This record gives sequence, C-alpha cells and structure tokens, in this order.
Amino acid sequence: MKKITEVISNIVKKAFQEAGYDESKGIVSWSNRPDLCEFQCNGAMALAKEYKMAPIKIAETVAELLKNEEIFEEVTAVPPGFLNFKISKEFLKNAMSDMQVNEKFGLEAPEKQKKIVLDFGGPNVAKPLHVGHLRSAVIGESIKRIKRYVGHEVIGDIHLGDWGLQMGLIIHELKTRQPDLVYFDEEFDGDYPEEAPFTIGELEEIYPTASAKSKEDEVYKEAAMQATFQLQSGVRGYRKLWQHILKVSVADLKKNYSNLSIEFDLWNGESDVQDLITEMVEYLKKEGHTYMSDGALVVDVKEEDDTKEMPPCMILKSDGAALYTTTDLATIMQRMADENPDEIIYVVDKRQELHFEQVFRCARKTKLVGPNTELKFLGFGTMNGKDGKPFKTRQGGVMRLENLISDINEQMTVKIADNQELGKEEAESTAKMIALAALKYGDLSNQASKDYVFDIERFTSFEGDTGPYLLYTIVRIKSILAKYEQVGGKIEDATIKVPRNESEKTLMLSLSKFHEAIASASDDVAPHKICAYIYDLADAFNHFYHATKILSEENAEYKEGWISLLLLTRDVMETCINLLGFEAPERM
RNA sequence: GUGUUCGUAGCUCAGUUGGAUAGAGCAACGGCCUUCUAAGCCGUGGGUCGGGGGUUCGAAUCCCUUCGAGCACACCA
Repeated sequence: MKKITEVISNIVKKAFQEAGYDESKGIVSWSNRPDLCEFQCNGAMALAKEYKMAPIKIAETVAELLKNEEIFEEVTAVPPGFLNFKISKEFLKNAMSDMQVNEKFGLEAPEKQKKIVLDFGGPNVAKPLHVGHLRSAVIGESIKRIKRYVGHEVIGDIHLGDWGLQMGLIIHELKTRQPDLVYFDEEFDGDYPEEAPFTIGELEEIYPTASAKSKEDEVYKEAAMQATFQLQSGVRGYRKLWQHILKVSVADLKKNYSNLSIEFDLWNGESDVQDLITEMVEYLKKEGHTYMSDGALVVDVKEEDDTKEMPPCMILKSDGAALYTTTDLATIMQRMADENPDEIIYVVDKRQELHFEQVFRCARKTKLVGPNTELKFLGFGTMNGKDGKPFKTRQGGVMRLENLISDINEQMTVKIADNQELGKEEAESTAKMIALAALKYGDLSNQASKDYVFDIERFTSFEGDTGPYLLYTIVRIKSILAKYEQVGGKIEDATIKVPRNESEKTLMLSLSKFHEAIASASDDVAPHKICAYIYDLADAFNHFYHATKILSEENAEYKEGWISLLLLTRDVMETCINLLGFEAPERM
C-alpha cells in the first residue's frame, strides 16, 4: 500500500495535467489546518507566476475537475489559492481494511534493500556502563529495528573498546596485587586455568584504581604501558589474562544491555582489527597516500571547498604506534571485506564528528571504501541534567547506568503499588516495562543530534507526552478487547466499518499516517518521528475513546466495527513502540 | 582565533518541498467519573520564533549581518 498522501497526490496531479498545468505541482500534504480540511495542495500558488494567472483561478479549475472523484468527500478552492480536501469515509474504511489484512499494514518494501552495518554501543571493556553509553545504545537499537522493519538487512556491531592502555593498566595492577599468579610466570608453559582470577565487581574496582595511580605515579604508568606493549606483542600469559578480562566483562555487558532490550549481532572490538593494521598501513603507503608530518604518518584529507581547517588524518604516531583513527580505518576495511555493506552508520557522540569526517574522507580517498558504500555519521547530543550541564550523580560523579536503571525501576514500583489488582510478581515486571518505556521514550522523543535534558521526574510521569502515557493508552485498548472477549465477542471476526463520527474518522486518518511516519523515520534516521506519530495516534484514540461508548453500544454492527478499529490501533501502536525498543504490559 | 551546531510560551520540546490563525506536554486556572482504566478528556490564559536587514505574492523555515550559548580543532579515545 502506498502512502495515503501519495495516492491522493497522484489523483490531483492528473487533474493538474488535465487542466494544462505542470503536474509536478499537484503534491498533496497533510493539512496544517485540520479545522478546514484533511489534506491540502499548495501547487496553484506556485504556478501563478509561470502561467500568469490568479492562483485562485488555477485552484478553481483543478477543483472542478476533482469534484467527481470518489475518493473525495469535499474539494474546495480557497483564496489565495489553496486546494482543500476531505476524503470519503468509504475510501478511508477501505484503507483501514487494507492495513488490517496486509503484512506490516501494507508498508511498501524499499526500492532497494540495503545491507547496513550499524555501529553503536561502543562500551569499554572492564569499565562499568555509565549514562554516556545510554544514548548510543537506545538510539542505535531503535534505528536497527526501524531499518529492519522497513526491509533492510542490518548488522548491529557493538564495537568494543578492548585494546590499548586500559588493558595494560588492569594487567599491571593485577600483577602488583597478585605477583604470584601463573600468568606472570614467564617460565610457565602449561595450560592456564579456565576460571578468571577476578570477578566483574573486582574488575570494576581495579580499573579506576589503576587509572588513578597512573596519573600520579610516572613509574607505574610506564609499567602499565609496558604491559600494554607486551599484551599487544603477544606475551602468552598477558593474552590469556586479557581473554579473561574480556570474557568476564562481556558477560556483564550482555546482562546490562539485555535489561535494556538491546542486542548486538556482532561483538567485535578494536582488538579484532589489530592484525589488519600493518597490512593497511602498507597499502596506504604503497598507493602513495601518506607522507610524514612532524614525525607522524598522515594522509591529507583537505578538500577544495572546505571553509574550515581540515587537519590531516593521522595514521601512525611519531613513535610508530597506531591510534584510534588507525583502528577505525582498519575496522572499515574489515567491514568491507566481511560484509561489503551499502551503508555503515555510526551512532556516536556528536563531539566526534570531526574525527569521523577525517576518517570518512580518508577511507574514500584511499579507496578503502568504494563509491557504492555510504558512510553516515549520526552524532547524538549530550545528556544533561536539569541545570543544563552534563548529567551527574548528586555527588557530582559519573552515574552508573545500572544504578540509574534500578532507581527508575524502584520509583516506578512505588508508583504502581496502589494498584492492588497486580500481584507482587506482575507488579515488578510491569514496573520494569514502564520504567524502560519512560527511559527510552524520554530519550528518543528528542532529536538525536541535540543535547537534551534528562529529567527522571518528567519521563516517569504518567501524564503528558511520556512513555507511560503511551503504555496506558495501549493497556486501555487491551482492556476493552479483553472484556469484549469475556462476554463471548469474537475479535477476529470483527471487520472495520465506515466511520460514524468525527473522532472515529480522525483516528482512522491518524492510522493511515503510519506508512509515511515509518518511511520518514527510516529515511531521516530519526526515531523521534515515530515518537511524534505515536503520540498523535494515542491522542486521536483517547479522543475517540471519550466520544464513544463501545462495550455498551447496542447496535452490534457499530460495536463490531469499533472493536476492529481498536484492534488495528493496538497493533499499530505496539508495532511502533517495538520500533522504539520497548513493549506494553497487559494491564497496569 | 578558525570551524560547527543551536537560539521558538515561565520550563521541556515539535514544527513537512517556504504557505492559511506558529503547535504539543509540563506548570497555572476552570470544568467532566452510578457507565469500557480520571495514568484520561474538555476549556482558559500565556509568543516582537534572540536582534536587524534581504529574497518572495508569502519566511520560524532560504541568504547576509549582529548578539548569545554549546561543542570541536593531529601524536587520548
């Protein structure tokens, strides 16, 4: 099924052509004056100059031609030259029926099914997740779901920070604490134990301790760098320790992400491309892209129309070591080799924009990526506290994600506690569902690229434009459907009927907007558009709900039509929140 | 300094290829529960869209300028 505005546009375009005007101006959009009409076309005004005619004359001519179209209930030409439309109830009813019987509500498959690598998450091994990791995960997960739903193939890669100095720090601190561990015995040539010599809790304490020490103690730092070097050059015991760190840490990360309903297809990290770096650097040198600058190996990425200074892209530091640019380029190389995607999307803090601009330019210039692969940087803004400054705990420290989530869960459990109908277990799982909806909707309803104010009070409120409000609306629908079934009604037998009142028609119109809401959210990589849509839909439903007594309706046909409409509304809403990354309980 | 993003109601945010009277939510005030979940609905008040100029029949939207804020500017990631 096409977008409804497309269907109408095609008819209006034909009329423009018939009347002798440029048909491309016959584009119809949703009305911005719902009090006057449902759809509008502004083309006549744009054409006035070209045809040297009063726009209202053009509009009138076209309106006349459209008067008999069955799809319209009303066509009017309004000064200075608007064309206003109301569509027929019959047409709308058929559109609803089509949505009901077709998979994905009749959403058209994309012209080209793309293969997309989505780089999001980006946590560091052995460091606890903190609020800074939340946005990448939440936004990335939603984009993954949206792109998949639309029909693309998406490979989500967490891109772990699992290499470099942080690992050396941990290893060195371990050595300081437990020098007798077999991993530090250079003579040892047997099998290392399978059990890690630490728990995740210890690991999370070791890293900050080591990091603090290295900042004060030069000798300590030197040793940590030495440990890093030994790890990277393949010292057996160090490699084994590193594997332990990775394993323990990844298990914990999986648990945490799973609590947020976030999944990755690939758990690759920086370490996976280390072996590729030499090969890549050789390639870049051989092709003549590189030169030495201040002792470092760089690639120029300036372009003629640059308005700003574009520093060269650094490949190797003056001491010959690789850096994050190198790793990112090698990762691109690896992804091209493994997946050859049409698109690589990075969901990363927007402060890294310049870095990625350099990496992208370098990758293109050096042909690490071909012209058929699009590289997209999706930068997100900072999560701020109510004071407008980056979010901190009350003590001023970095808030651990785990704590943040359990805080919200707790608050939500208290909030729903006065609902005696729910048993303890159900109350707990329901509270978690609502909390997740609050958290994710609070984030996703803002444009990703902007900074936003993280206000737990507001997000967890059950009133207004919040996740909990959406869930409440869905639960309301489910409740009615359940009661209908209880008295012997058969939901699956119900069919949509022609709308009987304004609020019902408005609800149907809102439902018919589904296809373009999804399409634009996908095209623009903008989950907030789905938020806006679903809020609008919930609003339309609640109006309808208040205007219409459904279960007490005596006319069986009316009632059946409404039940069917409720079913469709529920399905569309649940599909949408699923694309945002959360779900609704049966009751709350 | 250079570049970049942004500035919309008291607060938090939307705002379609430039279109009609700039929209929501929160907060404030006034209504609506013997009837499907009042976590809802209806209504009222609240705006020189940072300022100034320009393009256009028409600008929150495009261009210029100015003020203000955030962020980034090669050997950390």
